[in-house]
Amino acid sequence: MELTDKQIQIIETAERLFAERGFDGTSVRDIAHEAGVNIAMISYYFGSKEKLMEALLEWRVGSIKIRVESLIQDDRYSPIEKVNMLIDEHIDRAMQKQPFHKIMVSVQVTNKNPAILKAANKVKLRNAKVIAELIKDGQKKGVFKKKIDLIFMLNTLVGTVNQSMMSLDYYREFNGQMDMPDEAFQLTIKRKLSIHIKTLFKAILTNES
Amino acid sequence: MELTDKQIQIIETAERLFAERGFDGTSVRDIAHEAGVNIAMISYYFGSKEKLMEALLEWRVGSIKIRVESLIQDDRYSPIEKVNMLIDEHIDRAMQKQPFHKIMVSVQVTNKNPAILKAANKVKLRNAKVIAELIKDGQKKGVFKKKIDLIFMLNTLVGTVNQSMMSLDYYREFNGQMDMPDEAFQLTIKRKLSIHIKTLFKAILTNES
Amino acid sequence: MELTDKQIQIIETAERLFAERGFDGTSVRDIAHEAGVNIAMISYYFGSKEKLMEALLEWRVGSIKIRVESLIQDDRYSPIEKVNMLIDEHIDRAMQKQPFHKIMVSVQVTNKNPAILKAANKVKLRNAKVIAELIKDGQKKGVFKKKIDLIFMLNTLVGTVNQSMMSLDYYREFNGQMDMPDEAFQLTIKRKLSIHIKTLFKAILTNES
Amino acid sequence: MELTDKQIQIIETAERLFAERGFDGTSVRDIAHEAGVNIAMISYYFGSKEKLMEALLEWRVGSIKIRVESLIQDDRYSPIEKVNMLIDEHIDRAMQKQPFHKIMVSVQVTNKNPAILKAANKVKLRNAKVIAELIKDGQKKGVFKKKIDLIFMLNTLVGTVNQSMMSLDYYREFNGQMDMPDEAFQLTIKRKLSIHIKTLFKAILTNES
DNA sequence: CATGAATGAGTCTTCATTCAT
DNA sequence: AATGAATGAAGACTCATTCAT
Repeated sequence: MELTDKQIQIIETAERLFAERGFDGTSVRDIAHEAGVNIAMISYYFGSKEKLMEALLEWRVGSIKIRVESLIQDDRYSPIEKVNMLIDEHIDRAMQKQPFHKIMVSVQVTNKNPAILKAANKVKLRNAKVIAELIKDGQKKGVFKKKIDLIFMLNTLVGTVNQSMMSLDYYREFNGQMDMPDEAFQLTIKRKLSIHIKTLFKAILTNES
Repeated sequence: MELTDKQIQIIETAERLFAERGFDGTSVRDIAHEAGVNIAMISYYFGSKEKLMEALLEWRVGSIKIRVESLIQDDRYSPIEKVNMLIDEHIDRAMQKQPFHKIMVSVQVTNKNPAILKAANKVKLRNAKVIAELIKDGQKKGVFKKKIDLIFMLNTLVGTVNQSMMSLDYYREFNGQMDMPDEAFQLTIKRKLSIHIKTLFKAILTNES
Repeated sequence: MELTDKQIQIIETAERLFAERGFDGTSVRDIAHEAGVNIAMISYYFGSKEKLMEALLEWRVGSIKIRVESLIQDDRYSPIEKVNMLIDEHIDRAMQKQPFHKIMVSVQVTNKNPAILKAANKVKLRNAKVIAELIKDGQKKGVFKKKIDLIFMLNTLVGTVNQSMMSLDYYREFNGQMDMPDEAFQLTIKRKLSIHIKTLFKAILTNES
Repeated sequence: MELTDKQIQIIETAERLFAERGFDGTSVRDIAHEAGVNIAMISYYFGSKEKLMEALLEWRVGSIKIRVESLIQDDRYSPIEKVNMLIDEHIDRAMQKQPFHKIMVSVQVTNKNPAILKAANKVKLRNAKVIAELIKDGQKKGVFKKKIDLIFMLNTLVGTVNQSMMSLDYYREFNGQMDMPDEAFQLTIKRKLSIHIKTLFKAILTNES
């Protein structure tokens, strides 16, 4: 599906507002107003508010899949290196596209719309399958444990990152870093998160005791 | 704040519906109807829909704090045992009160209402401080690492549990356990989650290499 | 179903406007405005615009059925007298409740809403059955023909009256009676229509050649 | 006014939809979509939705007038034969062009648009005048009654046919002819209607007692 | 000549809240 | 103390029409 500039403009505005206020908390009036377009354009372009949400998911998701798969298939890295890259990749993406990831959380917690939930699950399933391959490869090479619960592992990755992302302000306040510039703070967080999660994954994946 | 039976009835209905459909996706009409009370009662008792949400948070949170603090202060257990008990306590609570925890996620992801977000943060802060004591105690006794990022650790606990809770159906489908009875499935999940997170915490907290 | 004064007020306004402008040509805004009530009241009282239409039909129809049946069962009149009374009864009703009868025509010509059409047909069917009894009685007594197509007969009654009602202005203009007072004109029409249709029915029902 | 193929295509689609759903119940979008033309074409070709309706009336009416007048002026038939032919002609036309006749009923019942109503009345007036000549001729020849109300007579013709046309399904159900093929059913109806109305007209027009 | 894009006004309905009782 | 009736505001969406291309 090809998207015009105006459609992308609408989608990006919707993404921000859906993340900030939730789907039901955002009116098409608000979206249209902030995107600088006529209210009728949302229905005109996307059919409905729900279809707009679906278009938004598809648009963001479409760009993700290619990067993950190509990263996995690269033969220059060891399984453990690949896992680490995956972690960094996910953290980067989550921090950079915070609104989108917040929406993904919303979609899952409020499983009101089956179509949207299904779309979200499809993405998760595809990613899970790709990573399952990576795990198997590591197990075959003897560097990973034999018993690994893939879903829990991914839940820890996604859950920890999401939880951290959702409580950035809280973290700042708790550590007294209210004065640190945004960019510097985000860099710090990303670095710390990376180390933290890699430590966790090492414990889950490898036999080191 | 004293709550009458009817007020609790309303709050419990609201909790379920807010979790299922989100705050904005739930109408006062729905709550009143499902709680079997008059529509005007919500405003009459709580002032407004938002105030009802605040009352709901306060009500659930009030019962939590006592249990956590008393558990920590118990001298019969070692720091590592206490941490493990804390993990199980949290998993149990999250699985048992899923609606409430879903609401907590919603509140954090959609930081629309400052008053509500503030209330949620207060709880987190109090818990964090109590657990910080526990960590310090473990460090003093030499069983815990010196460098521990408390918030990330809690983010992993809360995030992993939430993410797992929000994707129970997905997990079921992925593992082909659609036919397992609900109760048995929940027990399995809780047990697996417990082992998983304890493994993670051991890696974060202790020096075992 | 009991109707409050305000509900009747709304229904009567709706009846007039639906007759004047058609169902789709009438907005709930218009109805509410002309009835002097809040816009939301239509949905509040009747659920929707369509339900309002159904309520309107039921309300008007409810008062009709009793009169027709009791008239038929009266033993003091001969079949031919009863038929004549039925004709006058119908003409009177149609002229007095013109808006309602116009709506009935609209409903039948634009069979968009199955529920409403069904309701209208139910009325017609019930009337047809009652009159069928009357015809049979006349045939048994030897005053009516043996071969009578009930539906066509009723179509002539209803169709002629409706067509006349719908073109009152045209009739006036054609006969140069633009200056006659409304009331006098209506009386003239009713009298002429009565003679006209009774002549028709005599030809259909009786053997007089 | 010359009409291109595309314009006729639009008009015919509009005719069908106006008949099925009413004028206000039909959107320009629907017409354009079902006619397979661009949405903007209706405004482009006809100026507006109302103008399209006027064009539709003019288009259909134009083809009618010639046939009626020529039939009347034919000297080979007696007045009574001419009346009978007129009845059959009208029945045929009504059954064949049901959509158009339904629209004519709609226009008259919902006299919202004066321009359209006026156009419809012009046709009726012209027909009435032609038939008035026929009646006078019959009266001069002594085969028709002296006192005949032309308008009521025409109202019976048009009203009976319209009412029958609008309730074809009801008639079918009432007489248990749901399984009869459409074409056969229409033929039966036309034949019965013809006999029915000719009986009526004989009673109105001639002295046979 | 024809049309895709765009729009302001309008549609019906639902919302949370208030108020008289 | 409790509630049924009522409402203004806002909800998402569709409308007929216009205009630049």
